[in-house]
Amino acid sequence: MTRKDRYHHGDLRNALLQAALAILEEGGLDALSLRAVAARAGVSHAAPAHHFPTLKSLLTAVATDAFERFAQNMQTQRNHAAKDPRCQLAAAGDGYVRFARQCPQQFRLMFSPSRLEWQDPRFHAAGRAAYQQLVDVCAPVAILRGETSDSARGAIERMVWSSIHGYVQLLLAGQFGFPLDGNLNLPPRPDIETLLLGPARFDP
Amino acid sequence: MTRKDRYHHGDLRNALLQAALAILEEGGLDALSLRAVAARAGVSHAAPAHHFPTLKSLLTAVATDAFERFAQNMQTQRNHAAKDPRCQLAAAGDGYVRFARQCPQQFRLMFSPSRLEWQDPRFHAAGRAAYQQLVDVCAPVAILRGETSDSARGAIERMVWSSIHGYVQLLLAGQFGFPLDGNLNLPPRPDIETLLLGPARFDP
DNA sequence: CGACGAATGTTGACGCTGTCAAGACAAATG
DNA sequence: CATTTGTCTTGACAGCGTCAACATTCGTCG
Repeated sequence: MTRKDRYHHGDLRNALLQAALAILEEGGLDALSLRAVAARAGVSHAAPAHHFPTLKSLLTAVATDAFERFAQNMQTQRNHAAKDPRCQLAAAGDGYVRFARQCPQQFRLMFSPSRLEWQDPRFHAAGRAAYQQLVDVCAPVAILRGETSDSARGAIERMVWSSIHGYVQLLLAGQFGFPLDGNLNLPPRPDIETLLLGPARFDP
Repeated sequence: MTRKDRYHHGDLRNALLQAALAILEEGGLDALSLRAVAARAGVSHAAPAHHFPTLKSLLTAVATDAFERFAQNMQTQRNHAAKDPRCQLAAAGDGYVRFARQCPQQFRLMFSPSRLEWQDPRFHAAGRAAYQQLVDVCAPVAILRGETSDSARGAIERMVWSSIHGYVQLLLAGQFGFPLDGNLNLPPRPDIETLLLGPARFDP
């Protein structure tokens, strides 16, 4: 951006991540190649090697960023919701689905283990942070259900995460019928909060 | 296999599918290239073109076969289970998870829309047939729950499919912690049957 | 039976990819 | 100012999917 006429870019690493994000949203995962990213950033095809030794490492960095915005999305959604366990659970689920629908390509990348270095500590940490969102909203639910053991809490977390994540995966895979773009006629996400906590009460 | 010294292979199409399956199980999705499949089948790199115009079409054929065995797996599991709605639902879920754990690479391929021609009619039909397994086991569940409307049935189907599919996806993505190979310490699948039908009764 | 068209397999080429090695240039350090 | 270090470029390599041209075999029909 600034100082673009210089031999040294100055902030190539960020420029590459930004270019990768743009290509990802425009052309999907398959269009995301090292050379394409380098070209978009205005550098030669081997320039990224100094910042990302391999394509996987670049994609992992993109996915890490995405995971952080993903968790932030759920947190924001929860902040705007009522504080009772049911609404918090619903808000986290809505945030989950919201991000996946707004940034489907990023979401796909985040859960494409074959393209990522899933052992990367920063990626792992970002994923754990997102998972923590689900842990946080599940804990009060477990208490409401009177299930206080660790295994019972884990079972609830897996149920919530699996149902929401599975819904999104099937949605993005086109299993509920396309179109992905238009919002028309897509089935709602599983109502896991009602299944776990019963029908909503209007007068608590 | 037979008549291997002939210029014409005789059954190259099946040989290619078989080779692709072997490579898939050995080296994963990334190792699955047209040239590798051709080499494994003992033909030149361009020979597959006459049977599969593109790599995607070959992968789609592999995925179609896998979907058929997948549905068959669920059906077999159901046949060996009691006929009541609860056991049938559990059996279908177990078959779903079983196949994914026995053939994780095939399962991954089956739900990798970017690598498949998801519009292929035979692939689409195989997917629908597998989905039909879930529809079949969900219908009695909906009746037991007293939810007879189409939308309520659809919601139950989505809940069941999403929770099981999400669990498997997270499992294969390593989100529950590796190892994938060993059976050790992997959390059980979501107990969707208890959530939908309540605790199992030992004396019905 | 023989010939010919269609099906099937081979060879070679093209542009694309990720990755490595060697060199050019700029910036920081002494 | 000289040197070292980091950054970027250029060039090369093998592997990939795909296409075109050619070779061989099969099936069928005259």
